[in-house]
Amino acid sequence: MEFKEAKNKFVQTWGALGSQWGINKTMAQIHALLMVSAEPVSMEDVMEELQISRGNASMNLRALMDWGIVYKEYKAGERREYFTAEKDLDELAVKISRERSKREIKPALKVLKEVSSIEANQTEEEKHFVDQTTKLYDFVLKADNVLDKITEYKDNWLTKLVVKLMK
Amino acid sequence: MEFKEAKNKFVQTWGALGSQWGINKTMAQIHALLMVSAEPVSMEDVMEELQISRGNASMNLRALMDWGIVYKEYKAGERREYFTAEKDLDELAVKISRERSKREIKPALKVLKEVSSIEANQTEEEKHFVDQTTKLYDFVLKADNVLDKITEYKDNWLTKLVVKLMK
DNA sequence: ACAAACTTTCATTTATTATTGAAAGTTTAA
DNA sequence: TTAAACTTTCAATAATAAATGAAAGTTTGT
Repeated sequence: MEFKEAKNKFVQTWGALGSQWGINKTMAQIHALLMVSAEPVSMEDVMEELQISRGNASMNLRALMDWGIVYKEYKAGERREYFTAEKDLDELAVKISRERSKREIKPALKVLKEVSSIEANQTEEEKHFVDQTTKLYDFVLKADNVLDKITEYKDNWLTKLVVKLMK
Repeated sequence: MEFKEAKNKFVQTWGALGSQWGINKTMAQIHALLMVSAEPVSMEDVMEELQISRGNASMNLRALMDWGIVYKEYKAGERREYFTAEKDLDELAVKISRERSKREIKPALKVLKEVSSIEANQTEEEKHFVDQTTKLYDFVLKADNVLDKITEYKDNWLTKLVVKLMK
């Protein structure tokens, strides 16, 4: 396999993976492209390499910056904006996990707390509902806290976690 | 908030969460419904409660069974099939994580290995590509192994993990 | 203040994904 | 073996999500 082919395969695969994880394909592809680019990349470059429209490139680059995993860069004496991806994988994992927690887990927790707090009356049905949603609340809360804890380490948390787990 | 409202809110929220995680809405809603049902639920019940067609119910119940998080049950003397969800949350987490690893992480690893193995020639560009995809491969492999390790505990892995992390 | 160089927005179009429902398939009991 | 009771399949349709591209917006140099 030669370079161009490998690069393309990587971008495609990363894109497909993204859609399975609730991130749109183009956004994931742009991220993949930036990750493996040694040099900052312009919007024109992105459009060219992925064969997408200007609007699409603009919106998805913006979304990536909102996630905090892509940065703008300016080259001296050039008007045009360039982009680079967060390449440190620990940092990347931390940011993604923080963002998903904020966007998805926290709101879900809020609902779980609400619905598990209804006055359970006599019926078995309602008791079971309250019981199950309460357990779910506790579980998700704990999992979210663990994630937070893990990512607090920031540097090499994965390695450190491996070490802890092996002990 | 009264029971019916709470139940509905829970099912809707769980469904929305599902679609953000690459699981389709109906599948997640059915799972939610079964999770909080004290009694086994028939396909008719599912169709009725979620207002969906027979085909849709059938296909998504099948998918949930393929994931190993919903089971068929037979009531003595009845032709009709009933369904229950895995209600143990540790078990649920283990099954979901195993399935996603198998379906998504393993294939991605295969591609990462492939593309990181190209013959990097002279250019900076190609060196950077190989370097970055190799790091990614190592990272994902390690993360996948940690997940595996964690879920081996099976009983209360989350609690045990919390304990380890606090030490 | 102007205009060139560039980016963003958003109504419309296109592509993707999920749902329906009727026909085909299966199982069980008599 | 037949038919009732139920489930599955899948081509057609509907719903949802993403992409386009032209117009509007912004920034910078002169």
